[in-house]
Order: sequence, then structure tokens, then C-alpha cells
Amino acid sequence: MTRKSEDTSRSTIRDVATRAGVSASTVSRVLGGEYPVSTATRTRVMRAVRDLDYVADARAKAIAGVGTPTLAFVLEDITGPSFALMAHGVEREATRLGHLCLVCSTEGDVEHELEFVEMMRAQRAAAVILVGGAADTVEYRERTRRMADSLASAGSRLVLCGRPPLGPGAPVTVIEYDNEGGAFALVSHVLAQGHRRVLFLGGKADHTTAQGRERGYLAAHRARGLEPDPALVLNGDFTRDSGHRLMRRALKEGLEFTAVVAATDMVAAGALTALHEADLTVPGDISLAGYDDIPFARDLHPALTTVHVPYEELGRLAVRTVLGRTAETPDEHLLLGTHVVVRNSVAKTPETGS
Amino acid sequence: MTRKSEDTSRSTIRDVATRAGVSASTVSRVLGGEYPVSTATRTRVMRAVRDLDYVADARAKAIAGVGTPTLAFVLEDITGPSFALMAHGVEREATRLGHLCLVCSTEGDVEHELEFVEMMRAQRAAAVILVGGAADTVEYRERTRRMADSLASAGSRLVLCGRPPLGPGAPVTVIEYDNEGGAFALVSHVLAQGHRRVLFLGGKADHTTAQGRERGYLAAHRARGLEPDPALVLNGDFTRDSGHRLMRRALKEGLEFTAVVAATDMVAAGALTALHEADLTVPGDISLAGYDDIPFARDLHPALTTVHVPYEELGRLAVRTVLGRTAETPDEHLLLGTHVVVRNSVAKTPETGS
DNA sequence: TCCGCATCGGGAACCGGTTTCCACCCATGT
DNA sequence: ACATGGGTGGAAACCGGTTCCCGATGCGGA
Repeated sequence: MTRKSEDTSRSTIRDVATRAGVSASTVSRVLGGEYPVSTATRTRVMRAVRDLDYVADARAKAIAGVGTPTLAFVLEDITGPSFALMAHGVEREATRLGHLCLVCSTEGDVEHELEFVEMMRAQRAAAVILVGGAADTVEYRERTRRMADSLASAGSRLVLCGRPPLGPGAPVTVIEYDNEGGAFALVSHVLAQGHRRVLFLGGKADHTTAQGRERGYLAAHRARGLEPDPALVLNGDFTRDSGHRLMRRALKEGLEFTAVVAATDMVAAGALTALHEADLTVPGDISLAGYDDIPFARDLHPALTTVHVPYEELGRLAVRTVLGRTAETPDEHLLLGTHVVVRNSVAKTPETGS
Repeated sequence: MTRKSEDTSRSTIRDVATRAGVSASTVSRVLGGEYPVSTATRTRVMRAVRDLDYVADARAKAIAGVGTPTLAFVLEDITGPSFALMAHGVEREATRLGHLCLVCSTEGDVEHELEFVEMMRAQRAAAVILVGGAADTVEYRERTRRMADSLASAGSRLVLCGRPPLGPGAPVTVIEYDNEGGAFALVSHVLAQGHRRVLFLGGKADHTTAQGRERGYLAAHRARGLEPDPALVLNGDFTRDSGHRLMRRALKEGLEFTAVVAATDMVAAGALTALHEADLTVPGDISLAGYDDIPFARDLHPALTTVHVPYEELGRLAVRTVLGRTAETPDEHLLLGTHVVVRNSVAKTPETGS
């Protein structure tokens, strides 16, 4: 027991001052660093600090204007690989820039999202980063816009990361990726292999990310003068189970297609399992492609052809951009590129010649 | 422009008071709720609050003793599926109990872990949850023990979630799962299928989680009167790439084995890919099993036999337990069960009969 | 009509720090 | 010997809230 047994309650700067026989100001000064303090005093204070195991209350410092700044991010579910990647990027860059990170999962509940943003405004967070897509309705835009305004008027700032912009004039920073372009390139690749009936396993109809990918799917067809069969686009919810269910149903209903493009790699994984269960080989019988390039895409069998999205970079850029702002900075809007990564799950159709 | 253009700086309670023509105390009271305030005054104050879009500074409230409590958790890398699951459990339960969540990834850097815990002590976090295994050295134990002490003396508390206890007397709450037991059951299952030479793809030698799983592997052999060949246990680092690399090397070196038990599902995924690359079928030629039961285990082909660890529950319990403490509560130590989930990646050996 | 009590709201102290302002001491220059 | 000034450290104001303490109303009852 070299250390004195402290009483359970944390000690204040005044306790330290008393123990060192100086005033609170002096303690603050030796801890602060800049102000000249005699060596003898400094030593006494440091000793008291060590004896008491004292750490200044960060909240008190914050209110006095010298605290560690905080940055908040909210996402739907940290469990999703692409969310996790963005979160990782955000977290790394934030701590690199000396910020603390507050998280919150909404579980898809917009009400909860709203509450959280309000709390973050109260916490005086330097910025609030909304990660991942959302349902695109007018209420959503209005609500988000109000968040942006109130955050801005509180000296904070809203960042939309992987979520579409709100329209002109909203005080927001948005970091997007080329969602539609990636889908366009991917589906073009599939079509170039000779496929003509490609099933699209999409997400919720009003979800912005799902919409963008679907637009790319359609555009790729039209760019080749093809008119996609509406019966071939199915709506799900971006989960593995949704992919599994949708694929099973498509198979059972006898839908005709030679390739499947899933809106996410998770959906593709579920679809792949359903395909295997039906004794279909990939890409022998059916070609399959995903979207996101989550780390696991390489470990599916066959390795999944998909489009790479720089999720981690997205997160990093979100915080770097927003923390690098000054009051005069115009609203930023970054658009990162995507690219398809060709692996083994898409094959040429027989007609095209092997 | 229905709203007055506020100046950029956030407004204080005194601004609201002035605008409403009352004192700060009154504003605090109408916002606080309990104290009786006349309807007229309340209305005036609320109007001012709305006009100014005022939110009380959470940090100031905190220092006055009425803030939203905060809980911190630190993990190695949110990108790992099992980490993400625990994080999710922690986050959900914490917000359910009205706490804010601070996160930090250490990227495996103990120095960083230390710094972060210190910051959390300064933030007066209600608890700090260390998530996931760690290198088990004496320095580690001493360091962690010091963290526990200093957190405890500051009225906070350290929680070890999925990390082994520190020995008696340390003021810690630990929530573990039966790591060794799971490995024992899994390897027993594999041995029961007739396999006698089972390769173990482990983690870092001093990592507690890796050690536990390896102990289970050895114990299962010995329980059957078998002495495992030391050449069959390989050390890696729990990543997909490590599994891939190790498997390739084992194959190239002509190691003899009929089954592979990977220390994690990620490692198994990498190993599976290597097996496929070598034109070996699973489980036809080689049986394969993983550990963790991450969601993706079902989507590998064949679906992976593995041991289920209740990661999310682990996280939830960690916060529920630590927040449910009183000063008199003895140190808790929970041990959650694991169970093997049999899927399609492990088959009987030929000798055993199909 | 007067007293007492409940209702309401202001002033001030406090939470735990930082920082400005000022007084003091001692060493130096002339 | 005395004015000057740099080095130190204390007192007090401040950051933005909450809450205790008390005084001022207004109302009802005696």
C-alpha cells in the first residue's frame, strides 16, 4: 500500500491546492504549462497531484473553453460491414485530430436520430456526422434541414456521409460516393458478358442508396438500348436474409434470368446461399454480383464480383473536411469514385462464347 | 425567413432570461420541470427558448451534477465482426439506460489504450469497458490493474468484456464467455467424426483469447487419450489474411491433416479460400471449423461449423451489470456459455464410415 | 380588516475549472 | 539608497448552468 487510500469521491483542484499549500490558480498554472512557476512550487504541486491521483474534470475545462473537442456520429447499425468501415474511418481520423468520439445507433428509427442530434447540440459537439443512406421523403429533407440549421446556429455542423445532399443553401457538408455510377459500371460489365435478363435484388423503395443503385441498373440497360423488364427488380432491405428470401422466391416463381445483381454484398451472400441450396452453380448456371466490396466478398465461393466503395476513406474525409472548415468556407460537397472489382462470380453467357 | 437570424455564437440561459424578461433561475426552472411556475411566465420563457433555439449546455449541466451520464468503450478495431457485435450490444444497452457512448479504437496499441482510459477518467465516465482479448503479460496485468484502481478511486469503474480477470482484489467487473469450453466442444465434435490429425490455426501466442482456444483444442485431444502433434498448431493473428497465409503454407509444406480448426471464423474464411485455391473440397477432402459464429459463417460454402459466442449479449450484460452496481456490490464475474453450431463444413472421415 | 399561507420569482452561492488583474518580493542599475 | 522591473502567486471574475434561501405578492379565512 504505497498509495494513501483516497476517499471514494474524486478530488478537486482545490484539494490539490490545499495539500500543496498553494492556491487553486497555481495548481491550474503548473498543470496548464505555460505560466512561469518556480521549481519548488511545481514540485510540491506535482507531488500533491500524484498523491491524490488527480485529473482535472474535462467537463469543467470544456465549459471554461479549454476542453477536448468532441465529434459525434450516428449510424443505423454498427454491425453492418460498410457502416463499420465508415465508423472506423471516422473514429481514426477524429482521434488523430484530437477529438473524442460519441456514437449512436438509430436502428433505423428517425425519431431516435433526431433526439440524438439534439443531445449532440447540447454537448456542443464540433460536428455531427450522419453515416449511411436514409429514406428520401420530403419530411426527411425538412427534418434534416432543420437539424442542419440548428446545429449551424449553435456553431456546430452537420455532415452527411454517404447520404445525398439536401438541396441548395443548407449548411451541410456532404461526402458522397458515386453510387449510381458504380451500379452503372457493374451492370454494364454484366451485360457485356452477354446477359440479357439480369435480376436486381434491391433495397427499400424510398431508400436513397437503393434508389441510386437501381438507377444505375436501369441506366446501364438503356445505354445499351435495352429496356429492363420491371418484373426483374425486386425490393428487399439490404440484409443477408432479404437476399436469401428474395432469391428463393424468384427461383420458386420460375422467374427467368441468367444473372443476379444484388444491391449489397450482404444481399449477394444471402442470394448465393439460396442458389447453392437450389443446386445451381455460380457462375456456371447463374452469374452473381454484389455491391460494397466488404472484406468478406473475397471469401465467398466463388469470390464475388462487386463494386468497391471507399467507405473508410469516406469516413476519414468526412471528419477531415468538417474539422478543417473555417466560418468562411463554402459548403463542401465531395463525390468519391467507385470502381468495379472483377472476381469470379460473373461469367459469359453460352451464346457469347466461353 | 420566419426565424430571426441568430448571431453565430450559441445563446446562454441568460440570453433567454433577458429576452423573456425574467431571471436565469426562472428559465432554469421552467426547463427543469419540477418547480411551480405561472403559466404566463412559462409561456414567455418557452417562446424565448424557441426564438433563440436554445439548448442548455450539457457540459455545464454535468458539472452541476445533472448531466447525461457517459459510458466509454474501447476496442481494437470496430471492423472485426465480433467486436462490432459487442459494440452494438454495449451501445444499445447504454442508450437504453440513458447513457451517452464514447468509443475509441486502439488499433492494438496499449499506449493508446492507456491514454484513452485516462481521458475517460477526466470525462468522469460512469464506466470504461475494455472489449476483446489482449496480450497477457505481467506488464499488462499491472497496467490494467492500475487503470482499475485509478478509475475506481475516481468513482468510475473498469469492465473487462471478453477479457480475462486480473486476479483477486482488483476493482473490476468482468464479463467473460467460456472460451476454452467452446473450443473443447468443437474439437471434440471434430474428433468424434473420426479425425485424428487436426490442424489448429491459432492466434498470437500471448493473446488470451488465442490461448484459451488452444487450451480447449489440446484438452479435447487429451480427453480422448490423444496426444496432439505440436507441428499441427500454427500461430497467426486472427485475421482473414493470416488464415489464408497459414493454410497455404501448411499445404505447401505437405503437412498431413484431415481437418482444420481455425481460431476464428475470419481465419476459417481465409483458410477456406486457400483450400479452394488448392482445388481441395470442403468437407470432402478436408473438414473445416471456425469460432465466433459471426453472421457470415452461414454464407460461406459450405456453411461453417463453428462455436457460437453470445457477443452482443456480452456487451449488453457488461453495461447492465456495471450500471446496476452500488458501492456495496461485490466484484462481479460473469461467465457466459458457448455452444457449437453444426453446419456443413465438417464431415466424417472415410474410416468412420460415411 | 387583518393575518397567514401558498405561490412565484429574484439574488447569490455553488459546481470545477481558467484567466485576468494586481500585489508582493527581491535583485538589479544608477 | 532608492526607483525600476521581472518573477511569483493570490484574489476574484468568469464559463453556463442549478439550487438554496428568502422576499414579495395575492388569496382565503377568521
